[in-house]
Amino acid sequence: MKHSRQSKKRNAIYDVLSSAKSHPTAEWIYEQLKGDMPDLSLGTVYRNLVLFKQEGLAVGVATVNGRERFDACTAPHAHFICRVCGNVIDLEGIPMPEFPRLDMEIETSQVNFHGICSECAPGQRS
Amino acid sequence: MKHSRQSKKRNAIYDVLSSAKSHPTAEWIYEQLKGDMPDLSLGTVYRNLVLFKQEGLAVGVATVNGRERFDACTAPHAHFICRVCGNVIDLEGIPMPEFPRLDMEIETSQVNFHGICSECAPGQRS
DNA sequence: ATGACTGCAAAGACTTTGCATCTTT
DNA sequence: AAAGATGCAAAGTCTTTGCAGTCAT
Repeated sequence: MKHSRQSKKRNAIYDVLSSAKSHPTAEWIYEQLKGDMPDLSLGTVYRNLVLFKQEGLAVGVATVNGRERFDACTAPHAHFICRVCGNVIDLEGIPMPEFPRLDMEIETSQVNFHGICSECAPGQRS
Repeated sequence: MKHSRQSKKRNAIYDVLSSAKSHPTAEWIYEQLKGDMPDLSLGTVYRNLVLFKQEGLAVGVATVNGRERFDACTAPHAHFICRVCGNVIDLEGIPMPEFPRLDMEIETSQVNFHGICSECAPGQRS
């Protein structure tokens, strides 16, 4: 089993992810960093996101319009996903279901509500 | 607004989807029908799945390894998703959370447990 | 030094779409 | 006939990967 190292890029990617409240895509993380690190490549962002998931530093909370959305907050919590703008919003105070006793080995749980956010709701934006 | 018609292919696609217990991918549905309908095209399956979702006849329950998984059972219910084989399994008797009162308009909810199914458990990987 | 990390670009995988033709209404 | 549905293949997106060079330990 290989041991992962520190690197400037890796740390920067994690910092952007963990300080984002947007449950970003790989591309979004890349865009945030590109200014400071012109030689960063999108492939590196993807590779590190895979690594973070393997190491338990991040999770994929949903796939919205074909793009995976990541979260460095791995504590299980519910999300709201707007089907119009695609925003993924943390919901506080929603109790997560207990893990039922099953033949399967449950590792994580996911609770997502889908709908239209207040910005996108009809009649809200004059 | 356009009115959708009946067609042999459309009905067949829906029949396969609604009688499947596997929460199939578009490709899987296509494979099931290809024998009987050699001229069916994968694009048609995709187009109809989009339509079914718009009409509320189907939902996408999850995206597993980059492939969307569909379900004609639109009543909200929980799923278990195996991270090894990718199978999506209906869970009975898991209470779905109530829709919280939010600024957002909630339309549907989704509860997914992730882990390793009993078939894949012996040969775990990390 | 060794093995991990990265940029770059190509390849892969899944899904959507344009256009001509066939079907349904 | 009009409007929708389909086949086919090309195009579009998102993601992964091979390789050679670079960096961390």
